[in-house]
Amino acid sequence: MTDEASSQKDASALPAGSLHRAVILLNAIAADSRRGSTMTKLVARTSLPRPTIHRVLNQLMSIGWVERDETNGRFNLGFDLAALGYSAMSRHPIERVAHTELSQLSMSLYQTVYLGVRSGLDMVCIGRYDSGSQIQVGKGWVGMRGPFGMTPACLGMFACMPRDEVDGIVRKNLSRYHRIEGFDEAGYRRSLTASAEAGVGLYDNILLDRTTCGLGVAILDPSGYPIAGIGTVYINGWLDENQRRDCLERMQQVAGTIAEKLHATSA
Amino acid sequence: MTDEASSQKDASALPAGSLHRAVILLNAIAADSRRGSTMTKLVARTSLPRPTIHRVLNQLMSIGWVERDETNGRFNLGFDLAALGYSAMSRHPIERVAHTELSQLSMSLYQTVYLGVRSGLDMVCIGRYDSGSQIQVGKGWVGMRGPFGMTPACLGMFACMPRDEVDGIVRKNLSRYHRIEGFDEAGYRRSLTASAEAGVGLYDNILLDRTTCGLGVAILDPSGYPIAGIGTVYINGWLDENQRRDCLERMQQVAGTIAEKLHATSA
DNA sequence: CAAAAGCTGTCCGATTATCGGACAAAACAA
DNA sequence: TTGTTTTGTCCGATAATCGGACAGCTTTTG
Repeated sequence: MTDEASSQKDASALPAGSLHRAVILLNAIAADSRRGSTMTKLVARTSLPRPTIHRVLNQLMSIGWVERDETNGRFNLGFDLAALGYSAMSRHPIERVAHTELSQLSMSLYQTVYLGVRSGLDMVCIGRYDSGSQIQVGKGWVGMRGPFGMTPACLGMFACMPRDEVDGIVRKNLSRYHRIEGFDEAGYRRSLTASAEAGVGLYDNILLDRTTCGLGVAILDPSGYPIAGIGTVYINGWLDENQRRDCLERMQQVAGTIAEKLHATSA
Repeated sequence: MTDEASSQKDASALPAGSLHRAVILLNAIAADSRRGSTMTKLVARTSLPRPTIHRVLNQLMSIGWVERDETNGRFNLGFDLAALGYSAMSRHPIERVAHTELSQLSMSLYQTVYLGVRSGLDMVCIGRYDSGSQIQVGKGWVGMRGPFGMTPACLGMFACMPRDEVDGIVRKNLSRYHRIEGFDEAGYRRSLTASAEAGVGLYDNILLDRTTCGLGVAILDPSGYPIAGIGTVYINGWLDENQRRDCLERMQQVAGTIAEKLHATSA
């Protein structure tokens, strides 16, 4: 009851009007942005009545915020929503500011680097930077949306957030975590604790299939609250303890540089 | 009456519910994305009753789609809308696909190059590529939104659109054009005609203050309909007739390359 | 300083768009 | 063909929206 203090920014804050339904649907569609969503899937994911979904989707299509793939009838986020997003990005130019640094970081680490932000209970990947290496670990893409907390970048942000808030997010998302193949809750909580102590994200013991590890750090606003996360994934055993420490140090340095740039831009 | 045939994608297609108001407001705010909008300005721009605006803005703020600048009380597009935009962009990766080509084009032309798309009756700048040159002509920025038809890129797209559709857009936007300082309607229509004949955008005789000219070409989808426009601006007299033709040729070549890449990506 | 003007926040009854159960059509499978 | 699943539509009850009117607050003006 006290944990609702953290600004919630859910669609649940809205009265049950058309805008409310629209937001829920758009987020649900975004969670499937590469395949597109069938209507039945949206019913399952949102638990809204199907006629309502039908009606609202038609409205959203009429303004170009949602498009329908003619070939398979699936729904996707529309072009006009992307256009609106460009305008919104001009106020929140994290990716643009971070682009150069993260590209260089990726090159120098020989690892794929991700940039992610939090949106409510979701995480959204807003940048992916591939190293020159032939091997690319990880399967994220720009625009990918999923439950917040399941990537190294999220752990990096968690490590810089108040413990209460972390617990609140984890509790609300736990059922979504469990839908992920091979999720190991005990191991996840161990990683959370270890990350909180270290102040950086140590992604490990999370999926039962232990082939990859990850590291994450947060980009902080002037008040010390994380506004974005930088993450990277590597195959188990590729980095020894020293290399891992070195990698984290470099990531934190880059995060600091980006934070400074961001602050300078907005000021 | 027959010209409404072209898919309208306006908010006017919606019933007057909260979603309808929200779309109108978001577009209005986007039109001022660098300064932020005061509430009075939104009243003037949307001609919605102020209490309605107040209510809907509060709703939009509660989901993070709109933010309020604490220092001056102005409204801006919010972070979560940008996050949603990233997901939508993953389905419409024009900018990502075009980035390399347009950067190179800008370098080789020694001119600033813009990439824009149409969203309803608006144009949205989704890319700006500065040359190495010290002189940067033009004042557009990524995310800028304005009436469609007032930039070289728009003229390039107009030149590849059916005459009826062009006329419809121009007619509906004419009052917005006239609000622009120094707009010369007769000169504008001459440019429109010249562009239609040439098949490329020839931006000239548009503003009474004749210090700059512009060139534009369209990026076409497989059916030949423009999905984006490439534009550039230069100071009067910098290019002679031959240089201008050469510039246009290069731009069209780049547009073709981008179109192919886009087609390959979506297929 | 007082008054006026402008901007912003809130209330609440009438209106009206939404809501969603129920039915129908279409696509697909067996 | 028949059974099953997915999608499209109708329409009365309901509930959210709508927006005029009022009030607090800040800035400008005489």
